[in-house]
Order: sequence, then structure tokens, then C-alpha cells
Amino acid sequence: MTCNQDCGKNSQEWMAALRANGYRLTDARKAVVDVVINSREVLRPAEVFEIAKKKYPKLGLVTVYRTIEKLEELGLIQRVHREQDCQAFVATRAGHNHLLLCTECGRYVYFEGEDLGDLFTSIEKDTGYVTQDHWLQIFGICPVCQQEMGDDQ
Amino acid sequence: MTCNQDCGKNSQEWMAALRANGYRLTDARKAVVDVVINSREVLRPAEVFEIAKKKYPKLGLVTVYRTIEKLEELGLIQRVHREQDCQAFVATRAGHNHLLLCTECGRYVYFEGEDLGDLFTSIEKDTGYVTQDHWLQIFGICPVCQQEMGDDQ
DNA sequence: TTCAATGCAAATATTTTGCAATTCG
DNA sequence: CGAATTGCAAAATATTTGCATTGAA
Repeated sequence: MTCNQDCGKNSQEWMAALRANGYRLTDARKAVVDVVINSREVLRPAEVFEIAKKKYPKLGLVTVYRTIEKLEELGLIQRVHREQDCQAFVATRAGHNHLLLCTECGRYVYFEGEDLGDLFTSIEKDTGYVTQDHWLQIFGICPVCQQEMGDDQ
Repeated sequence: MTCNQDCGKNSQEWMAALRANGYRLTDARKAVVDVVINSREVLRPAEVFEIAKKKYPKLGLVTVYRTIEKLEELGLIQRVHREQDCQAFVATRAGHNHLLLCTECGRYVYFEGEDLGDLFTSIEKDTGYVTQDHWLQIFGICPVCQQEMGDDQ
């Protein structure tokens, strides 16, 4: 089972990564991993829980939180910030990519960022700050939601 | 009293804006406005509360939340998202500017963004999304914290 | 004088922690 | 078998709401 954007990752690799870091492969973790890796949308813990519980009814919300914590620690997922919600996650893609997010449904795609190196250099000179990291995130409406919005009108 | 970056705004203007929108000018609001407009750092509601209470001891935390809500609604302040904290605010500056934030102390400066128009055009073509908005935010260490870190070592 | 605004207390919502039972390796 | 993991319940956080009192206009 590969992830939604052909990012080259699949749940077996994620489970292997967990194993390699000394974590056990439990059914609860498999359920959470499957949900996150296969989602086209950004998901919040409660959403992961609802979906994963269908595959693994014994699942507890606490385990979702704890599994997310480990996946984030291993760099397999990353937190996405949106205006009113900063506890959503997506599968990480290799390299420094940026997110384009649908504000209607949470569907996301990665895009290659501009080379902002020159900008950073000039900002460091102007401000005296040493830059460490940056976020570039774009919000919009995905094709599916455009279609649906058109249908409604 | 003007704000920390000579943004051209002062607390009287903010109070006038509140008044113009039908809100009353209370001592509690003056205290909150003064704190936010004069802060060099991004502040969370609880921090605003602690500082503003010194000027106006009767202040309640709830009033801070409610005042922040109104200031945001009027576009006088904007919410800042950071890795583990998305309920911090800064005075808004005119135009589309981006934030450079110190990860140590929360000090911030605005910088003029690149023109990302071309990027948006090409992304819309590639993905089928219609873009609406974007965040570009840089994290780093401010000159003051660089100094302090140097002193410690 | 009137009604918006306040501040307390209580209610919500979200995330974390303690712990006994379970399960992976 | 032993230790990591789980899931429940309870605790801790953060934010919002209800309401009687206060105070701006």
C-alpha cells in the first residue's frame, strides 16, 4: 500500500522504521500508520482515530496521540498549521517541499519551493537575525472542491 | 505611544478604531491594547494578561480573550503560528508583509516578501488548485539572543 | 439611564498522565 | 517470560459561555 502521492513510502517502510528504532509493531500502530499514509487529506488526531477505529475497533484515542508522536519524532509525518487548527498531520515527503492545502477539504499536494536563499541572505543582512528555518504554505481550493462548488451554484 | 517598529500605529488610533466600530473604550481594553501595541515580542493571551494586569489589576483573562478577538476582527492584530503554539499575536502592519521570528524570545520583525506571483501561477497550472492565500514565515535568532548565547559560552 | 462590557465561576474541548491489563518479541 | 504498549479513567490545559454586576456614553 503506497501513499497517496507516490511519495515512495508505504506502510511497511514506516513499520520497519518504527521497528528499527526499537518500537514494537502492534496492530494499533498498523491501523494508525495505514490511515495517515493513505490519506489525501490533512488529518487531526480525532479524525485519525475515527477512521482507524473502523479497522481496529479496540483502538484508543490515547494510542493515536502516542503513535503520532513517534511518527513525528521519526520524521515520517509533519504537523500542518492552518488558521484555526494546528494539530493536523501529513506524511512527510523527502526534500524541502512546501504544502498547498485546500481550505475546503484539507486535500494537499507538495510543490517544489522557490529558491529563497537570496532572500534569506538579504534579510540576515538587514535585520541581524540568523535564519534557521522557514514555512511557505499556500492555501487554495482543490479541483474536486471547485467542481463541487460549481455544482452547487 | 507608538508601536515598536514605527509601524505608524499607536494605541489612540486603535482605541479610535474600536470606537468607530461601536465598541466602548474601557480601561480593560486600553490596558490590553497598550500591551500588544508596545510589545516587541509575539504574545500569547496569558502573557498579555500577566503584563496588562500590572497596569490594570482588576483585569480578567476572559477580557483579554474577548479584546483580542475584537482586535483581530478589526485587523489590528494577527495570529502568529509557531511550531508548538498558535495562539500568539502581533500588531498587524500595512501591506502584505511577512514575519521573521526569533525562536528564543519571540521578538519579531516584518520583511517585504518576494513577489511570489509567478510561483502561484505555475502552481495553479500544475495542480489545478486555485490559490487564495499564503504564509511565508522565517524563524531564526535575533541579535539580542545571539549576544546572550555568545555570553553563555 | 441603558445596555455593552466585565469578571467570576462553570462548562467545553483538547491533550497528557497514572496505572493495571495486555501483548510483542 | 519481561518489558513495551495499550486503553481506560482521571488530571491538566486552554478556551468559551452563562450570568449578575459594573460602568461608558
